[in-house]
Amino acid sequence: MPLSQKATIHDVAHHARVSVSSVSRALNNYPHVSEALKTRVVEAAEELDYQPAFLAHSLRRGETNSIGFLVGSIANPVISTIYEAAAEALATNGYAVTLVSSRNQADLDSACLRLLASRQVSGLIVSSASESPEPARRFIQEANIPTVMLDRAPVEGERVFAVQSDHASSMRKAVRHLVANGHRHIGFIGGPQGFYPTQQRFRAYQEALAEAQIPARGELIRFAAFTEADAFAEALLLMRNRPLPTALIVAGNIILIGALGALQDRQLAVGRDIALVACDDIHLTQLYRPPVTAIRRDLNLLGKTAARLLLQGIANNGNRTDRVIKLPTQLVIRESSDFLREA
Amino acid sequence: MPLSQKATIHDVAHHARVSVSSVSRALNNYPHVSEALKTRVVEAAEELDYQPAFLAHSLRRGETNSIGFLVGSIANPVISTIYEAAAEALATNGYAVTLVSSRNQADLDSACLRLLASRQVSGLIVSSASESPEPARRFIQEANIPTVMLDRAPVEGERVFAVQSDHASSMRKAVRHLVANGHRHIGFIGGPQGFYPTQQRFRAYQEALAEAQIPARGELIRFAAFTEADAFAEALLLMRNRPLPTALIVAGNIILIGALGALQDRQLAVGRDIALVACDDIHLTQLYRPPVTAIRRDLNLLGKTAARLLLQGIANNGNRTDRVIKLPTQLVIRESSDFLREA
DNA sequence: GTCGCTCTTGAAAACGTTTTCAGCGGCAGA
DNA sequence: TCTGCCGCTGAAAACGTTTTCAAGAGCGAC
Repeated sequence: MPLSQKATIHDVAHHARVSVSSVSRALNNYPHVSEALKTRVVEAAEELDYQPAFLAHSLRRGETNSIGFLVGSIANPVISTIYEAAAEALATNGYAVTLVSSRNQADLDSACLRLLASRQVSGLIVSSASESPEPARRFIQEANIPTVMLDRAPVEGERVFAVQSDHASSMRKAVRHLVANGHRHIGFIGGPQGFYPTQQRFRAYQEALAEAQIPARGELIRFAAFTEADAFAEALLLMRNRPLPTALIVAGNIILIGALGALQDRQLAVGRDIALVACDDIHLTQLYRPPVTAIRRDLNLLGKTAARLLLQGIANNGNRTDRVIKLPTQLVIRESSDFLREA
Repeated sequence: MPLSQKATIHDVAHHARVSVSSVSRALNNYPHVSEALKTRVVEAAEELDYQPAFLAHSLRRGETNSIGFLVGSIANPVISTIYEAAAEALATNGYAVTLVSSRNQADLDSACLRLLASRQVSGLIVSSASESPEPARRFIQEANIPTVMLDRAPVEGERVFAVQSDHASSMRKAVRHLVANGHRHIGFIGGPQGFYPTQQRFRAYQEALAEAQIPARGELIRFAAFTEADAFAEALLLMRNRPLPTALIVAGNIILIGALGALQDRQLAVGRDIALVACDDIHLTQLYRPPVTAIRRDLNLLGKTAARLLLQGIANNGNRTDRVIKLPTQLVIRESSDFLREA
């Protein structure tokens, strides 16, 4: 009997000729409820197609069972893949997730967090990409909401956790790989300088260059905003310098797209004129001709781990085993870089 | 003075020495509130950093100001781009959106809708991709929640709207383009047969073939699930047939990825051995060598329009001007198909 | 002086749950 | 028989708002 108006717990109580409190107890499997009453209530609830009102339930319980997820841009395929994995894990645990995107705008993420907090979310997963993340970080510290920083700098706080990818180790491998193939002029295009993964990758790039005793050429290092157009422009600027770099590392999938466009524009043949290493192993890297060397990571695992950590953080208020988890990455060498530079 | 415990309206009332009802009226800009009282309340609220409790507010108001967004998979870059546009428009109107993905699982979307409805969302945007969408459609009809079907079959219902892309017209153009270049064996790989855009595209494909008086070869038509692996397999199967198709239309970005892999596997040179037309103009189509002819649409507009339609549907309970809006698409011809087939 | 109207404010009801408190009947132990 | 406990149930409080109802004050019109 599907009602047009939703049935409340009072209707069920009336229909089963018991009190509202008994209905609540019966449906929530509380102890001290007689079998007879329970079956009567369950039947009545079924007949009226009773669904507890979420708002009233949450208000009383003080718990929304929903998670706020803040991203820089969900249109980024890496982020959306991670999101899907995390959301699935959260959904199977009874949480719904409200997703908000700061659209990579520097000062918006703090407002987005405030919005999510005002929605009284039970937990937060933060993967925004602000250039200057300080206000957001402060807010997270003060809000006292269980939070997982996803591939971002950890934040001090009782209930704040972090899941990261080990960008550095694969980046060092990538540089060593290029050096071993005879490259000494290795360009680097990153995302914004304040962006955590870019920082990690850039530092590793510098360390590996130093380790190989290759003097860094500052003019071969550029940082782009999160748009293909900007990445394209920065790549063109980078290519103005002489001697030309013989290898290029692009730190991010948007950057890769812009850089590929620029290389095509300059008529530089990837895998022959210039070696290319990307930092996200998206479809493009595998389908491009020649296939592009890339740093791969298990995005599914990343999302699932973030969800698990957050759920733990929500449950065990204090028991913090791992505050920050670092997941492995691996360098997948393909034709774009797998050739010896002619001397 | 940021409190660790959140301030309630009672605290503000006490602090300003007025009643709770006055606080509510003052902060919500109700008429008949004296200036003196108003400023006193505003000051107190500011001092206590008072934020109205979302749950209580919504419970009383009977309005959550949140939108449920159901997708087949947010990892699909087309969907995530549409989502971002829609979510932005909704956010600027004060709505938060909770995103749930049915992960392209046939029977999950109905459950997802039920979940969203139980969260008492103010509106729904539905772009799931079930093979058999009937239960979900019935639910939407009965739920009486303002709903926008996004690039999906319209649903009868007082408060149900639809935004679509005009897949058919560009698909006809694509077939004519191929025919004009001398192709008579044109393969087609779509998504699942129950999937609305695939249906539209397939019908247009058939119509255009008939119009050119080209007999359809059923063995050149295949439908794949929403995975690259399946698209890859279907493409390989398609390529078993003799005579080989000289042109291939792939209806969807996941399909494109699988098909490109299969063509590479078979060592068929796109743009020479075989002409290729894709149905989503993603980065890959532009960066691939040769660039791939594709049907382009304004994803941003699609998302924005869906948001606008939904907001209208929520506001004017009855005034339904346009029930279904169809947005244009355009065929972008690139090297993958822009050559004459040798006779 | 009384009526009626408007402006302003507070008390209390309402939203739909969960949880606390209290009461009742039965039953074991003294 | 009385006391105390336990199992079960209902009444009512509570969650934090918004909205309704009522009432006091001020004031002009009769």
